[in-house]
Amino acid sequence: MIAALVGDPARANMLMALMTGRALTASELAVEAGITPQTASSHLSKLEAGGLLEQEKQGRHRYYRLSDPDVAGLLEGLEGVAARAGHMRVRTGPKDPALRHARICYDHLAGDLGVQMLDSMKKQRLLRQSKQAIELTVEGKRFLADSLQISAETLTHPRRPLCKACLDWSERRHHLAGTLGAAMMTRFTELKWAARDTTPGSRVVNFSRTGEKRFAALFGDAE
Amino acid sequence: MIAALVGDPARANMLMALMTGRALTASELAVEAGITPQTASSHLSKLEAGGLLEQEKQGRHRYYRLSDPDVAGLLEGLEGVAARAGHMRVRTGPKDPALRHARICYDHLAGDLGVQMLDSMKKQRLLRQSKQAIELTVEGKRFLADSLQISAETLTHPRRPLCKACLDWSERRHHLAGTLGAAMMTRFTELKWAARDTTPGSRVVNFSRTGEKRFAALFGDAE
DNA sequence: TTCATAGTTCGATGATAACCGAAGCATTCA
DNA sequence: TGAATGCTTCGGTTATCATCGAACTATGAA
Repeated sequence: MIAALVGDPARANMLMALMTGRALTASELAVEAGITPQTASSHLSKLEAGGLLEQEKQGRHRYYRLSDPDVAGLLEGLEGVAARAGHMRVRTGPKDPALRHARICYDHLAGDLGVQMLDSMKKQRLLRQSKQAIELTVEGKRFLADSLQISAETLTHPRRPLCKACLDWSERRHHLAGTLGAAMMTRFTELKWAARDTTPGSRVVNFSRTGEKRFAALFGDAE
Repeated sequence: MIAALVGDPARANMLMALMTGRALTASELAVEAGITPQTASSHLSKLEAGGLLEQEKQGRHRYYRLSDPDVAGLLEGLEGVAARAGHMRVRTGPKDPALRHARICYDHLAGDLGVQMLDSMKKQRLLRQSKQAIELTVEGKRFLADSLQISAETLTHPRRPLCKACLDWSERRHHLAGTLGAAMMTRFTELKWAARDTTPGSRVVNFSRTGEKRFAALFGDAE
């Protein structure tokens, strides 16, 4: 059973350490999980047999990575439900500072900057949040058109909402999802403000010097 | 830890029984899981404490249901990964015939009819599938415009693919997801061919008499 | 070769938790 | 009332499995 594999705390810690998308060696993972190499070895072979991990031998090292983006999605979903139920994990979120700062969550911006963006947009009255639902204000529409050349009208989708609050893995607060969240992220990359990290499987988003400046001008906390 | 809750076989069986969206009593769930009522009671309180289930008292019965559509989504995702890794579950898919026949998977059609539709569309060369990816052919575009008044051009989305193969929970074969899958499902409801079941939380899709006939005319296996 | 490092396998131990029988509440019906 | 049903709580038993020490294999370096 897959869920049972993820259920063990030691294994869960290993999987979380791999959520960065990077591959880690068996001993690194043992340290992450706080267990001896023997125990780690046993866990890793189980996870591999379960299809959650794949292995790459290199010299005397064995690198493990999540076998599939779907697995990462599953883990993030699991975290989401856990957080909502008040079951905060002991180790909350990624340690990699780059990943905490800005990363992709499905197709929109997450991490420190993602949370900051939603906060700022609410403060500027571009968005209005009531409980779960978020709606775009008239000022918000104008802002998007003027500052980012995004026309809100083109973002309607039969099922997917325009705006949605998505619980941030590292920050434990909401960031902006929905078609608008996705559209803004694509705009940032088009404008060359930001780019997804090139290492395959990585979810890190790197902002350029000027990109971060422009972003801060729009969504900086000193508003 | 949430995953550990789902990891236990007895609890997993209960959760799967609740995937229909209907609420079941504690003793019904005990039978589903093949355990005594005492044990079931213990499991159920754990699941409730974990936020996966919610309870409704009614007379001397206690009805349990999945607390959230997200939970159902999580379970379906878990099943998907398990199936891909060759870890077929003992109890595969729903027993409810209506649910096997046609249901909602996120926002598109799943179940017997969903699988049948994708098969037929490939047979008619409306879609071409190579491994994971599915693409719409020229004939496919014409077909959608002529028969369902769907313009493929309007369905482009920055991140979400037009067509995507989604592993069917009950059938263990692919059905059509992506923006096209979603658009077709909305069209079916608009045309009053089908409607989601009215009981809250249910994922069953009911086809009308004429709806099923029209559907079969387009995607029937006798082609 | 020899030594060191990375990782695995084996065996024993210990803790967790699933399980059920028995008894106890609570609700409904007669 | 009392009896029946649905469900929970309690206690004790049992099995599973995570854990680690020790010994073993494999790769790389001296």
